[in-house]
Order: sequence, then structure tokens, then C-alpha cells
Amino acid sequence: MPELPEVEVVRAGLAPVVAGSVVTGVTVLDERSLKRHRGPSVDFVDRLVGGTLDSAVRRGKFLWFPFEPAERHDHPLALVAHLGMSGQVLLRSSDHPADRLMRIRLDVDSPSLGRVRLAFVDQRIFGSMALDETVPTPDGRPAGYAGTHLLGSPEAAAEGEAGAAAAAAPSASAPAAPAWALRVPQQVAHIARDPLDPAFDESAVVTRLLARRTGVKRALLDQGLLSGVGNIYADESLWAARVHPEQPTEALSRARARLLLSEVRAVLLKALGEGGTSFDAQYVNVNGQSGYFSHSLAAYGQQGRPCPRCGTAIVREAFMNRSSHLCPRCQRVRTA
DNA sequence: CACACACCCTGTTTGC
DNA sequence: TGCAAACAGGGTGTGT
Repeated sequence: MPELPEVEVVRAGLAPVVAGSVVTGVTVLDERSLKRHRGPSVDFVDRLVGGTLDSAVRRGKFLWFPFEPAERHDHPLALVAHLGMSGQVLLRSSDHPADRLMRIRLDVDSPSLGRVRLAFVDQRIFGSMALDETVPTPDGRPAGYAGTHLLGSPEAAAEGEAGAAAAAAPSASAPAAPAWALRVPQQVAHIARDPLDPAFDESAVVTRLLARRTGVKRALLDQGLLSGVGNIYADESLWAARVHPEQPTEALSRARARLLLSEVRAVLLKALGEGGTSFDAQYVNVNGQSGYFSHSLAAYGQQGRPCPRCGTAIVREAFMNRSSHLCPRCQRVRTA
């Protein structure tokens, strides 16, 4: 369930459940789903059981749960989850029958729901979980999004879930961010902030984007430049900004680069508001439900259908073993 | 350093 | 109907 909106849907669904949850049992059904974990699965299991999950945090497509071990550890830890191409985290009752492609099972005792199960389900096993050490954020800002007012009113945020302080704008009356909010898992440290992060530095990203010598879509997909954008939302943002995916970054104007980033943000927020994009049962929230953004797609998967802006048929082109979808009339390579 | 590409996997859908 | 090929929203490591 890969791109930013889909991962955020999962994070938001898990946050109220995991906050303060004690891990009572861990079962690894497929070792390959621990490929990001350094050490054997017995180590993963032993260190998790008895510890407490503090919250659910997301940066781009990475999700993690700040973790307090049962026994003191030198560095604060985090349970990291990356969904890859086909991962899901499903919230199940403790006696729920095993999901078909479940790879890891976490049983927790949650303050809000009691004994529940987090099922990590992943068809292709490009995703994984890991218990990882954390490091302080270099800029001292919150490491990621832990749930506030991305959507809805500030009032809705105020009644909020545990850990709401993580992404809150600093103000005189705001409580200090908890320690976990300022630490990022080691394996996530190289991932850039995403465009919905309050600490996202738009002008710096524009400058770096224009300094690239590549096609603009490749740059948008580079998680070290900005995170959270994958193939769907890259195509949708490029369509909205009328930029060709192979547009050379060096021939992009600064104004159009800014427009593109603002369209990225708009597309991500709209998709989030519709619960993410689902084409099938593969991309679902923690309760197994699909989002609705697939009905709003203008370009992705729309080859042969009319461009919503000009009516020209959307085309699909090969791109890095995948596809790009674009309007050949609205989106042309610009040379200056 | 920045970039392009191969690779990691399995289940479902498509086409012959 | 059966089978093979094509396809899928990801990140990482390696080579240039």
C-alpha cells in the first residue's frame, strides 16, 4: 500500500491503537519480511516482547513506532514498517483467522482496544519490518508526521491522539515534543522530508531539483530529494502541472518547478482526503477498506481515455520497467 | 557525487 | 481450458 496517502491512512488507523500498547507476542511467519532487520528473527521477537509502542510516525512512505524495550537499551528504538509494493498492516481481533499472506503477527495489549493483533500482510515481500536504532534529527525538528491537522480543523487536532505534539507548529503554549518525536530510525535517516511535512524546505528542494541532470519524473521519485511520491502521484502531479515526465530538469523554470511541487502537495492531500488509491483489495486501510481516489485519477491508468482538460487521449509510455501516463497535448517537453 | 539499471518476490490478469 | 507472459503503487546495491 505504497505511496504517501496510503501509508498515512495506515498510520492514522494505527496511531490510536498502538499508543501505549504493550507487545505481548510476536510471530514471524516468513523471515524474508525481516530483511531490513539486522539480526535473526529470534532477536526481533525477543526484544519486542514486553516492550511498549509509543505512537505511529510517518515520513514519506516509511512508517515507524517509537519503542520502549522491556529492558533499558543504550539508544531509543523504533519498530519500522515499510509496505513496499504490496504490504498492508491490518488490525485484527486476537482470535482472527490468519490472513492468507500474513508474514508477521504482532499481538498487543492496547489501552484503547485491549488485546488486538497487527497483521503484516505482504504478497511480494518487497516490504518489511525491522527493529532499528534511532538517531536525532539533524535539524532538531520532529522526524515525521505523528498525527495532527493535516486534514480537518485545528479543533479536531486539539482533541487529538497521543503524540499529537510531534508535528505541531511550535508556539508559546504548545507542549514540548516528546523525546521520540525528535529521533528518526537509522534506516530512514537518508529519506528526505515529504511535501506535507511542516519542516519541508520547498525553496531548497526546488534548487536541488533544478540542479539535477535527469528527467523530472526520475527526480520526483527520488526519495532522497523529496519523499512520499511514487508512480501514481508522480504522473498525477505532472499532469496537473502540465509537465512531461521526461522534461529535463535543467530546462525547467523555477516557477514551473514551484508549481509542480504545489501540485504534488495538492494531489497528495486530495488523495488523503479520499482515503488513498485502491484498484483492488491489495491497497486498503487497517480495516481492509479501500480508498476512493482511483475515481479521481486524471492520468494514471487512464490510457485511451480523454484528458479531463483537453480531451486528447491519455497515452502510456514505458518508464524504468514501469509506465508513465500523460496527455501528449498538455504535457510537452519544453526546451527553454 | 549523481545517475541508470538490475534485482529482489509472488499473485493476478491477459493473451495465445 | 491451460499455460506462459506481462503486469503491479517499492527501495537498494552496484557499476559507470
